[in-house]
Amino acid sequence: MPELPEVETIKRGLDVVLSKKIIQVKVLEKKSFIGEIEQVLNTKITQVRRRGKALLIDLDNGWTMMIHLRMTGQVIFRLKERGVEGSFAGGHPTEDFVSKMPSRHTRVIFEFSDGAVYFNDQRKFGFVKLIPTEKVEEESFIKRLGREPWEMRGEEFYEILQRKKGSNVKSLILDQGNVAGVGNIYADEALFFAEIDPRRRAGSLSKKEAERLLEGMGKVMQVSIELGGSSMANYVKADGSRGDYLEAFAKVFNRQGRRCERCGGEVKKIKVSGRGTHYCPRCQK
DNA sequence: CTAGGATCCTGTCAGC
DNA sequence: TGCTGACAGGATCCTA
Repeated sequence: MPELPEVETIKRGLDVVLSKKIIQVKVLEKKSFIGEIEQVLNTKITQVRRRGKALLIDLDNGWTMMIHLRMTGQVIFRLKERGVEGSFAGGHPTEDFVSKMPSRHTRVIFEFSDGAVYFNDQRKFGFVKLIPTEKVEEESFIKRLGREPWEMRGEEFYEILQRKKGSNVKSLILDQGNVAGVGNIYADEALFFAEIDPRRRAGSLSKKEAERLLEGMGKVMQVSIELGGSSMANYVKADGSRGDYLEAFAKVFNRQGRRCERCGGEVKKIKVSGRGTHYCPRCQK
């Protein structure tokens, strides 16, 4: 369920592994690791990048590890001897953020002399995939990625809406080939920001509405990045309780039955193209 | 080409 | 207490 802000938060958190040498790789679930262990073993991490929801970890031997978290992926870094202290975790928010590693959801482990990175994934939809660094742009998912909202002009987004005028606007912004990084939460939040009904045909949006929606996608994800996405940093609250990051962040997502902060109407939950969709029928037209 | 639905997998929760 | 079905912050493949 991690979206762009979660992946960006992981990217930033992984600064701690730059120039560390991977001295051991353990693949606990075969389908979670596409490549050969030898392509990673005894290499140093030179750079961590992000493209949409894909994390790219460059190694000093010409290979790049692409990590896609899909629905339930997590990246957890632990320093040896220090346990949860001095650690870092991002992705799908669960108790694994703070529990003993490896857990039953751990699929791949990368060990350093002083710690380890755990790739966890409850549902096994995510993966770690090895790609030659110079061929990253040719990888199928990366290749078809659209621009991130803040890299796109309003006119360009409006053209996409016109080109795919038959689809509903929510599915359109969820398609990574149109806009990179938006997932189910930020789609609902951006549509709320722009006061647009998620079921609207893409072709029915005015230029003004297109611009507002583009602005909304950028804003909600930017704010989330500033808050650290859903990561360990905001998972455990000061009093030890488990905080739901969405409680503080979301205006509509998971708020069905509650009052709309903008107009006082009731937030509803419906299905749009098979995805749970939250919106305020009173102010999203 | 588009749009919509099924599918991969595990876990949790509501309802009976 | 089971059991069952629905659903889950994603993307791809298949069908019409």
